[in-house]
Amino acid sequence: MRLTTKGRFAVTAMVDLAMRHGNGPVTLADISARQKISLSYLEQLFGKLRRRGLVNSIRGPGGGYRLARNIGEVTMADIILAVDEPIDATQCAGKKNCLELRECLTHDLWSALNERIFGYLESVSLAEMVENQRAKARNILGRQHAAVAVKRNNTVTA
Amino acid sequence: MRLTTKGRFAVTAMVDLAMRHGNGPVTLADISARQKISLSYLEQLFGKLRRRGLVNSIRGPGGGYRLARNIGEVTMADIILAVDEPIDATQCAGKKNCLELRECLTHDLWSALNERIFGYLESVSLAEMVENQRAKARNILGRQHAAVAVKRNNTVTA
DNA sequence: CTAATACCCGAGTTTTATGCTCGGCTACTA
DNA sequence: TAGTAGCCGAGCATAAAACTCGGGTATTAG
Repeated sequence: MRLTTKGRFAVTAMVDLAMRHGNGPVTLADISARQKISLSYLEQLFGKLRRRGLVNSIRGPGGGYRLARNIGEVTMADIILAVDEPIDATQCAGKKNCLELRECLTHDLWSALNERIFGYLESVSLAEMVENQRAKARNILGRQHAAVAVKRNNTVTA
Repeated sequence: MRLTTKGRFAVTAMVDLAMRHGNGPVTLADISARQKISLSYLEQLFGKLRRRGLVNSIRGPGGGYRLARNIGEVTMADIILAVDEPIDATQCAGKKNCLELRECLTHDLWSALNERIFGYLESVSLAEMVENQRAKARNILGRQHAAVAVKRNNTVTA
């Protein structure tokens, strides 16, 4: 499990897509504008997401991307694995050139950690991300109704 | 929480040190030889570990490094935080320039993941690493007594 | 049928930072 | 007083990550 900004971007884009699920195809240009991610970079990412069967593409005018599965059936792990090649963090992964037994001094630790990370990312679906996001939006909207004073507080603490 | 080979090296070196705890100071040259980590690189790492109070240094001939605390009181998180600067994986960490509310589309996910990772690394102490290592060594030694056939199996699967 | 849209793709380029070296210094002990 | 071993900052090199570019190709609207 590798954790890079590539994976983060992919997740962000997929959540954006998921929030518009059911309203016809979404263009990368739109996602690019909303999430401030370079269009060509998005194209790269979505190429992989498509090849992994996470999204469908519709070409031509009025085209764009659509989720290939139900939002409850796509996990964060799916997305990250799709864009950030396999690679596991143990470095001596199954290779015999761990020096004698020594290299594996820490092997168990990293593979256990790996499992933890993967397990967590696998436990979160797009549906939850969308719901979480909607809840947040409601919250902020509520606060705006309640008091204008909030505007002064720019710092994001959540 | 950042996870790089720097952190891995630091952990490896600290486990090496912990396994010799109580036999006087250990030189970096020794650790370098055993763990195949460049001496100067180790010096850098141990500089940080010392400043964070994880090890004590003794200069001059017969000198070296010693654990500053009990092996049960040093966690993997301590070590990694010592060498891999603070930085948390959320990228928009407390900064207000998350675009509107959008940037935080994924903020919660990463900070939750961060906590998971940290929590795990904090739950593993040097003592456990040493014990795990000793157990493994016993295991392999046992197998060697039992059958020579093991020698043919170079692949490390554990 | 033509033009515009939007996906498709591989080959670059830029940037970053990790991992590591080098050189010289300081404290200590034998 | 010499040799050991830690101390430190500056600098380098390689690699990978992030991103760009310039071409395509399918599709649809007019």
